[in-house]
Amino acid sequence: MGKTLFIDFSLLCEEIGKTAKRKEKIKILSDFLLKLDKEEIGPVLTFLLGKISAEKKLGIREGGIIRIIEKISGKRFSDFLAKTGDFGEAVKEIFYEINRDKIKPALTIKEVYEEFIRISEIKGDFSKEEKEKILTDILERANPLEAKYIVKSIIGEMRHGVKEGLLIESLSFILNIDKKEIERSFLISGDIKKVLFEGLTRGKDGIRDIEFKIFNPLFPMLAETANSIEEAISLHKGKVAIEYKLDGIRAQIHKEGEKVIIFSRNLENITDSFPEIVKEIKKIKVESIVVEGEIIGVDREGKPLPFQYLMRRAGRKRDITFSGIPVKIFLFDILFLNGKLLIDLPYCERRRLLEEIGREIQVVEKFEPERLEDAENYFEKAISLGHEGIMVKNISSPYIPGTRGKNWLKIKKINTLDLVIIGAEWGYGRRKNYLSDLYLGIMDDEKRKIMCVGKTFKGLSDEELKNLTGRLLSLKISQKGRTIFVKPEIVVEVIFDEIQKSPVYDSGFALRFARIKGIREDKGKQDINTISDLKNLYKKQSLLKGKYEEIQGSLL
DNA sequence: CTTGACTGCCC
DNA sequence: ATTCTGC
DNA sequence: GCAGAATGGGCAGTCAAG
Repeated sequence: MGKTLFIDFSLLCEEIGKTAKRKEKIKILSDFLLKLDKEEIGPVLTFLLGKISAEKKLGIREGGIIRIIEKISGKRFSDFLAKTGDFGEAVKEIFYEINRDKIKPALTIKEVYEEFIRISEIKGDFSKEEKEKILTDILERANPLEAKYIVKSIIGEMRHGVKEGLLIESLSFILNIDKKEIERSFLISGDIKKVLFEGLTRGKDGIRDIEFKIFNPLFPMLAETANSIEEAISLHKGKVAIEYKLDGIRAQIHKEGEKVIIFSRNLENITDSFPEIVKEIKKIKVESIVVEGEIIGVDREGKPLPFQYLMRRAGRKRDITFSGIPVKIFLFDILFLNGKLLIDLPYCERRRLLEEIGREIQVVEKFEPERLEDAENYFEKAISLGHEGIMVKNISSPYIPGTRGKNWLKIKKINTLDLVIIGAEWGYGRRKNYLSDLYLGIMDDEKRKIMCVGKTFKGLSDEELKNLTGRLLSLKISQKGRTIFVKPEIVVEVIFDEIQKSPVYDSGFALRFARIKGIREDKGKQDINTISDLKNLYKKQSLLKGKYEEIQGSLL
């Protein structure tokens, strides 16, 4: 079996994308899912969620696809991308222009999926050429609509409003069981394909049989941002525990016997990058355990290194331990112990268990404030020690995997600067008709020149961006591809978390998580902040953090 | 051997 | 990662 | 309030081309 055509999948996506109503999407999706053969469920979900690249590393994305499409068609891809504002839609239009609508759709889901697996397995010299050859062959057999969704599945830009949440609701509709039950299976297994497969092939029992298994990661619990410490504490009537928010890599660590696996926030296996942490975890003398913590870089004195430097260590395959960036882990939760899942226990009890097993390994400090003032002092202490901020946790909260909620609140130190817009890029998808991504400039007070400190698309509403587009176009000086450069006149107040050294921007710096707080109509470019302001802030920030330079010497 | 484009993955 | 938007 | 969409900086690795 396995005869579902790729064109039917493409038509499904088109139909789902047409409506914004969840109920309608669910109805359409459910009908389609019910018609699939067993072996098609996995591949269809992979395509539907646009997760091919995440699941099988293809090594082809936007760049390779543009090359292929241009070779097949002889057209300039950027022209069509500018017109449509959507990568897949651009491919579709190009395929119409070269009369690919004459092709009778015959590709099957199974076949396309198998070709993708082949692509993912090619490595080494000439691999790019070979990978692109296979994808070219598939696209040569595709009609415009098929090509659109083949490409969209690869780059993961589906834009049809279907993610895991909608799949869960669809399955709940099909099986007529509570959405919560399916959601739990998903969060505990971390595997949406498995949930849908079990549900569609075995029904309710299939869902209920899904249990947590060690070495299958579950989704990490997430925190919301609180506006103030006061708000965070009063929300839980003072019954909170505070921890430092360390700026590193979130790690979920599974151990059974001598076997240890470290998973990242996105459930990637990152064990090989951190051998010394594996060693640490092995010291815990229990049969089986799952703990969670933050891996940070530290200097000789144990001060936390800026995140940028930790990243020189993470993801590294060679010289892992000789890279000069020692790392440490600080645990903050325990999810599983000796065969028992602990996520339904309240925070305070999990914390107690963690401290018991954590005698030989570092656990992040916990502080229970009696008054607001204590909490505020603790926040200041966190910042002065070079941390990102604090986490305020409800002491009676269970661990709810994969969910962002108020049981965990994060508070970070933020900064603002007045900057000027010096350029902008046309948006994609829902923002295709206006300039969306803004280039931010700062005054170089020595050279009397404006330099770039990065880009942002966040903070303004779509409506405000729409209004801004006209103004920016009237200030246009030049253009390069999808980017325009403008006379520096519009001043914006920009919030950001941290200043980073930048290898790309001409100011030499970039703002981490920059977002616009508002347009300062009352200010002109003569009022914006200067590079000296920025350098002073950077210096202040660096004083609190660990020193990387010293260590670098011993490395090279 | 070096450089640059691209990809994948941290935040 | 953060922010905005439609349901 | 939730799920989804739009898009940031920057690191190492891989491969192709010079």
